[in-house]
Amino acid sequence: MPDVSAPAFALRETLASGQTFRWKEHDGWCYGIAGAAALKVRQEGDRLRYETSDPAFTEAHLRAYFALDLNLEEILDSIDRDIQVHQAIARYRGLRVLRQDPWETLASFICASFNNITRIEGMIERLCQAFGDPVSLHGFRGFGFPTAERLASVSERRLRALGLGYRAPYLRAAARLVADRRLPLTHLRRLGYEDTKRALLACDGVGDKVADCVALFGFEQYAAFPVDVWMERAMRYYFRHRRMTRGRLHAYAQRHFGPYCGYAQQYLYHHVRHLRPSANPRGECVASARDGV
DNA sequence: CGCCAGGTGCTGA
DNA sequence: TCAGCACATGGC
Repeated sequence: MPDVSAPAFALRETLASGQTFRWKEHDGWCYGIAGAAALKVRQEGDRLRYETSDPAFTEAHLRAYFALDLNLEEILDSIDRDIQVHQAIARYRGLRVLRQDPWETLASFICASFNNITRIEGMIERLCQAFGDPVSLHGFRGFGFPTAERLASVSERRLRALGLGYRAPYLRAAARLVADRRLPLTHLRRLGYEDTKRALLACDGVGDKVADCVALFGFEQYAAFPVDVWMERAMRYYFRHRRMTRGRLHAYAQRHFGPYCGYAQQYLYHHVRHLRPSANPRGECVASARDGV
């Protein structure tokens, strides 16, 4: 079974940090699908052991998907600007921002708006079962993510039947934009953050937050800083008595954390979602002094 | 049951 | 520019 070097990587935190919705854990292994390749991955110390159903999926692809080529220590040093993010880094060091397929990321985060993660996972799973190509690896059976061309040909009614609700027409319209190249995702790879985001905003149902998620998780745009309700809670730490709008939080974060603020966002998001739920139903008590560092 | 969820688009000041 | 509102659905 092949393995790759992955020093100080946090596989399970990475896959459970809300940036990807299709990985499952079973018997100590993580099962997922990247492109047409079913993957079975597990971390053993500083190595990542894996198997794949697709011979064309190489070690280089695995390293790219998990962004193992990026110098994480340098990135974390650059965003380690205050006690709150310092604590998040201390707890979840090794969490990385994945490099996911742009179309899958766009479609997934259109589904993610005003929604909860459990239901997002269900919606995407049903989409893949209905319109994706089957893949299997040993006992694991799954489906590739449906292409834009395939989803462009599906009726809104069918998407609603999968539980997508009012997002159904948004997804269908985005699939059409991508399928007939009015939104050329391949071309966007060569653009910077602002241009990438502007292009994504052309999709109905894609606003600032979703565009930032797609730029960050699908286009390696680490200057993106998605602000959802959880990030509003985390950002209260910096805006104690100031009026907050998502636009202000976004601008502040870019100044405060710099060009890798997207990484800061991912650590803070994961962190605030794991604060003591009983004592802290809305995750409001962030970085209190006695939490230690 | 009510509240909430990785928000967005539209409307009216 | 910004607040207020509707929007589908299901987990908890």
